[in-house]
Amino acid sequence: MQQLDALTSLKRTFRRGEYLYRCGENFHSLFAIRTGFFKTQVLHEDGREQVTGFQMPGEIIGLDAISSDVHTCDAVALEDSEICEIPFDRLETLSRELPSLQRHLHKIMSREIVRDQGIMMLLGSMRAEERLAAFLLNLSQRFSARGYSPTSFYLRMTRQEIGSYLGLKLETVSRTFSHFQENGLLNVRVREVEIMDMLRLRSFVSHT
Amino acid sequence: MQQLDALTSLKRTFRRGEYLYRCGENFHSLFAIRTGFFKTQVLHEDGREQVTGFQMPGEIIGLDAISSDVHTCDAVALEDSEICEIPFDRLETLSRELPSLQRHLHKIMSREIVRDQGIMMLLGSMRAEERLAAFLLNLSQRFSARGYSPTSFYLRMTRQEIGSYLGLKLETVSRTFSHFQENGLLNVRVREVEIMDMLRLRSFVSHT
DNA sequence: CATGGTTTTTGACCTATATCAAACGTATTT
DNA sequence: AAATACGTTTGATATAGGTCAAAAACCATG
Repeated sequence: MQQLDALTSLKRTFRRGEYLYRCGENFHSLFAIRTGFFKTQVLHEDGREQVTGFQMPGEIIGLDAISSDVHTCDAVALEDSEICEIPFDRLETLSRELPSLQRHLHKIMSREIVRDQGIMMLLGSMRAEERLAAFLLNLSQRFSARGYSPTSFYLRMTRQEIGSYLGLKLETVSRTFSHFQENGLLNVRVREVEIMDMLRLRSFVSHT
Repeated sequence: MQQLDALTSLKRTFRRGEYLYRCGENFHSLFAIRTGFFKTQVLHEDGREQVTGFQMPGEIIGLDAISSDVHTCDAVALEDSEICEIPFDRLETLSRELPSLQRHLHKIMSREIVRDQGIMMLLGSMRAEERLAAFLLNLSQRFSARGYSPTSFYLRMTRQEIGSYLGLKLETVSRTFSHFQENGLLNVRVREVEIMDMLRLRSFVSHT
C-alpha cells in the first residue's frame, strides 16, 4: 500500500486548454485524473481531428502509448484539472509483486478496448439521434457513478468536440439537441443539460 | 521458454463459420491465431451487427473479455483455422516472473487500443473511398509482414462484412471497388484483389 | 460592464451514401 | 452436372446529414 502511494504521489495541475501530453512525445507515465475533465484527440495531417474520448476523475489516460513508447494522441484539459502521474516502469515492477495490482491494470486496459468497441458500434451503425442519446446516457451514467446527478449536468465540451467524437458535424449535434428538446426528452441551455425522460432516451439507443 | 511453450500447447482447429467464442461466454483464455482468418463482431439486439476486426495469424484475440471475465463479442472463423489457447491466469502468473513477457502483453493490449483509435478516425471522419483505401492498405501491410504479396491477395470476408467494419452498406463497398478499378487503382474480381497503384491509393487516405 | 471573439442556433440548399430492386456470378449440395 | 442458395454488381431513387451563411447567445478580457 505504501508502495502504491509512492507510485501515485506525483501530482500536477493543468489549466483549461493545457496539454497533458501531445502526440509524438515520449511515453513514461500513465495519468490518473483526480479532478477535472480531459479530451483525447488524434489529428490528421490535413487538419481533420477525431476526438477519441472524454475522461473524468478516476479514469486513466495514456494507455495507447505503451505499445510504442510514444503518445499516439493529444490529451487536453477541458477545465482546470489535477492529475497524478504514474511512472509506467515502476507500475510494471510493482504489479509483478502485487497480483491484484497486475489484475487491475489488465482490467483497465481491457475496459478501454471494450469502450472502443462501443464507439465503433456507435460510429459504424447508429444514426445521429442514437449517437447523441448514447453519448448523453454514457455521461449520465459516469456522473452518477461519481455521486453527481444522472439527469442534470454541465457539458465541458463544445458542440464541435461532441460532433468530432460522434462522427457528426457540429450543426447536426446542435439540431439533434433541439429535436430532443422539442420532443420533451431533455432541456438544453447551451452547456447545461437536464434529462427529462431517461427511458425514452434509452429506447433511442437500444431500440428493439 | 519451456514454461512459455507449455502455456501455448493447447491447439484447436476451427472450420469456416465456426465460433471461437460467443458474446456472453465466460472468459478463461486468450487465443493466438496460428493459421487462418477470423472476424470479431458485436451484435445489437435489433439485429444490427458491427464487425470490430479481422484477425490474421500471429494476432491475439479475446483481450476485450479480460475486463469483465465475459466475452463481449463473437469471434468467427472466416476460413478453416488453427488457434492456440492461452489460459489467462497462467499467462498472468508467468508474466510476473518474466518481465519481458509482461512487457509484451502490455504492448499487445496497448496496440489493440491504438488500432481501435485508428478505426474511430476512419469511421468518424473519413469518406467511403478513404475508408476502403485505408482498409486495403492495412490488409496489404499485414499480408506483407507475413511474407505474402502486398499487392495481390484474396479477401476472406464478404462485401457485407467489409461494409459493417467500415460503417458502409455492402452496395457502397461494391461500388467503391468498381470506382477504384475504373480509375486504375486496382483490379478486383470478386474476392481477388490486385493493387495496381499503391501510391495513389495511399494518397486517398492521407490526402494532404 | 462594455467589447470582441467564440460558440451555438437556425435556415436553405446540396451531396454522399442508403435504400430498393433486379440481374448476374459463384459456390455448395444433391 | 443440375439445382439452389448465397454473394456481388449495377441502376434508379430517396434521405440523412453535410455545407454555407447569418443571426443570436454566451463569455472572457481589459
